[in-house]
Amino acid sequence: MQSDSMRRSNQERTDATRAALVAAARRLFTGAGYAATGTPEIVGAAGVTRGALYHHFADKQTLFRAVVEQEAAAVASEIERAAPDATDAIEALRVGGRAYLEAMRMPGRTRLLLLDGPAVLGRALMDEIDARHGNRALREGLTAAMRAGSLAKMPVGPLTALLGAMFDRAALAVQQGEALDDQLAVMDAIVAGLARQT
Amino acid sequence: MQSDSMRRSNQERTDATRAALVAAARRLFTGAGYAATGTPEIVGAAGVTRGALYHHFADKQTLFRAVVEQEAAAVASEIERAAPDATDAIEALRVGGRAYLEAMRMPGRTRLLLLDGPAVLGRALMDEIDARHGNRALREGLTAAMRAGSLAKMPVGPLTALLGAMFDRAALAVQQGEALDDQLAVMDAIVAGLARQT
DNA sequence: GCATTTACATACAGGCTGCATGTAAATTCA
DNA sequence: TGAATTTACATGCAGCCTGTATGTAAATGC
Repeated sequence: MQSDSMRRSNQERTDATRAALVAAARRLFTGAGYAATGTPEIVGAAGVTRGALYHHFADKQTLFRAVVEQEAAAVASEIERAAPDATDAIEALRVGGRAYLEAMRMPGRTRLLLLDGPAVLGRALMDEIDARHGNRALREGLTAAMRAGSLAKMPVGPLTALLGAMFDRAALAVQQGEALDDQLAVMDAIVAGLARQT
Repeated sequence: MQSDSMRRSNQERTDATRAALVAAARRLFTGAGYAATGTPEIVGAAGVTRGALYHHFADKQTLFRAVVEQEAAAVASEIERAAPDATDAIEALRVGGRAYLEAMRMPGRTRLLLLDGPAVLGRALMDEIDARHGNRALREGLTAAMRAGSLAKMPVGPLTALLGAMFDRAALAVQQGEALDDQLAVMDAIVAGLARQT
């Protein structure tokens, strides 16, 4: 009878509970920050108990990691949607950079990914996450530009990290009320400087 | 009698207790991080009680702020000691940058100033602290270079923030085992690129 | 159809933060 | 110079939070 409405496989239950927890945690972490958000509040918002949380996640930090991972993937997807991979390499960097700053305007994202993330998970883990999502496009763009000869040759790893750090800082500045275009103008000047010394 | 050894003015007592607390907190915060360090541990290392801590500081966060302030001032002083203000502007930037990276090798400083600081105190407060200590020399150097015509003209505020972010990220990379000179090489290329487009 | 595993709910222990209260020493003031 | 007041702490308490241990019902494997 109600086997359709009541009966749920373990896989479905797990997926639903985990999704509810991550969604609630995302809302609270982006709103108040990691330290100010307690697990009782999270499970309350998700409509489950703390038992469910600690069954699916090792600890609060692991749940946070899942949220960061999801949000980093979302940012990367927004960038790729806006990036026309057809244009020339330098232009692609500019377009991708703007798309990144736009994506980071989503409330709380800078706090989650740029402040709490590194402090809670550490730089090494954030680097690994970034390499899979955020900075991946940047790295590929830089490699392509260098191969095309439109960018001076230098170690790609450090360059990606340093340019990525500038974009992060620009996103934080925009968050604090600075004009997005002012940040982009300086960024463009720096990239142009690198392009000039082929 | 023992009025010399026992008798202490309130000013002296306050100074001694505050200094002991800040010193102990600095050691523990740089070693284990802000979240993993409890106030009982801090006061134990300082040889006082929690009552003394909460008499002199509003809360744990305010004590942390005092530590950050002290450490930022120490970094700035190390840079100024190494910076020969006589040389030309671009060269001063290079020398100052290297001095910054060297100063940030002190164990735990990157964690305190670049990870925990922004997360605990927020970017706005860290910006204000940086403006008084760390980034002040950088800003002045950039302004001088632009006035001397050896650097393309652009808004100094954003440029300082973005270049400062790159230096911070380089310091973190060095902390993670990357070669200091590799980071400096990329930084130099970027500064050189800016210098070229006068 | 039974044994085992999974997905939770509930209860508990330990630790930590901030505050309230108490006390002795230092400072102020008459 | 002696009393009143303020300062510099020490101690104890209340509330909250995290992680874990234990119990239970549903799902899965055999």
